[in-house]
Amino acid sequence: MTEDGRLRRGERTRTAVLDHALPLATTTGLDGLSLGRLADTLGISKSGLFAHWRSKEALQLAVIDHARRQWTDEVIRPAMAAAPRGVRRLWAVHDTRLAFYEQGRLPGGCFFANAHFEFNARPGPIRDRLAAELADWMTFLTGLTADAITTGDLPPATDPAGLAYEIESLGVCAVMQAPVLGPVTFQHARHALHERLTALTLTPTILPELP
Amino acid sequence: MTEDGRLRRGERTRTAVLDHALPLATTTGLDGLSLGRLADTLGISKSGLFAHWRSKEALQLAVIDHARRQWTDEVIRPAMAAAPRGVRRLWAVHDTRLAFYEQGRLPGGCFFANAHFEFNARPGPIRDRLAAELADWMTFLTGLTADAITTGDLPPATDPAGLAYEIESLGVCAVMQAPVLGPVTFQHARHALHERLTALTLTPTILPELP
DNA sequence: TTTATTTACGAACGGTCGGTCGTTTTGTAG
DNA sequence: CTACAAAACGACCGACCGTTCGTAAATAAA
Repeated sequence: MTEDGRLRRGERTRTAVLDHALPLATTTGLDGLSLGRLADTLGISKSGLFAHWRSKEALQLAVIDHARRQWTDEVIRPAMAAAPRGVRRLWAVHDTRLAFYEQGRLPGGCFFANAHFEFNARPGPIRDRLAAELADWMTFLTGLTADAITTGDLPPATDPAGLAYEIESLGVCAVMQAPVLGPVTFQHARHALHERLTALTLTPTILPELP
Repeated sequence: MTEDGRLRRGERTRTAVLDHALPLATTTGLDGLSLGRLADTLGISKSGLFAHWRSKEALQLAVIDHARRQWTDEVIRPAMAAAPRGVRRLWAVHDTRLAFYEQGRLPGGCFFANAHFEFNARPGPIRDRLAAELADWMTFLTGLTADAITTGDLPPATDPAGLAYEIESLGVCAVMQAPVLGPVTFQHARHALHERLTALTLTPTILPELP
């Protein structure tokens, strides 16, 4: 019996399954994810997956949680560590996010963006979960912006939710266009926010130079 | 024999088929489009579709062309008619685009955005066609921005491709978030570009007041 | 009216999908 | 070694997919 109760052979713990499922779901779509192919990739039988997740939908929800965890570990945490507060922290989040996709950390682009567009017109538990994730993310960005106002980096008249929307839109568009138009989209996304923040900033905040 | 060669019964011309296929493809995904369901919607048999399009892929490509035509008629042309040149034309394109989705002209959001995210990781003819459409669209937006520099509305130092990217990103993010976060996303998208353009504009260009 | 041709249809094909079940294998305890 | 329970598997199910084909109906030509 392994520490998580069921899976025994080799390295096939629950998290190992999700580690293999996430890139698959990112490339083929969260709904296009085939349990047969996933089982083949893991070298186990398809019915084994049903022993641990009762249905495909339950596994899909678990994949969402897994993606959220990876996003927290590889993007949010490093960005928060890069800058303590204010506008520089806003920039760090934007830049770390772009770097995550620029270096092709996940094949197929952004898991959350893909899943959002896939389920935007399909009500159900998955859509609800994705909606909650998006709301959380926008609240997080808005909070960062509000903090940059508190520190005096941004003018008090700044609309936190509005600026958060701008940051999000630049990032989303970059991961959408990059596979088609190439790395120049990342340059656009970086340059646009850099220009916007330096124009807004009240204090002489030093943002890193852009190449 | 009807004017377009094959389909005869009722209103089932080629364009009628595509008229029904476009909203279906927008909600279920361009690849998730089921020829069986489409045939049922039209009241014809599934095999009839294969008499006019040799394969599903050919029909999908036709749907892309149809969406492009509708986009041209319902967004680009009205926007171009609303303002002759310069920054006001830029604003007209952005605003007309948002209005198109705000009033739910197509269920399921933006056909092109959905299809892009769906095929970003799937090389093939459909991906190539979508890529060409996106490149055309960005070239179009860049041209509008360059014209606004020519008219003297924008400073000569403005990067046309960069500003085009900003406009596009605001629009894409709006159609992505609207089904989840509601109409407030359209307000954000409008307010952000309004603020950006008025800040950039050299001439006293009168953009419409925002509510 | 008879003939020839086009057009739509129903049935069926092979394939993949999510999901279920009985059996065999594996690990552990006595 | 034996006995027992957990766990992994192969086979199978019904549904849906895109696609093909033989045939019947509708049209046009004679």
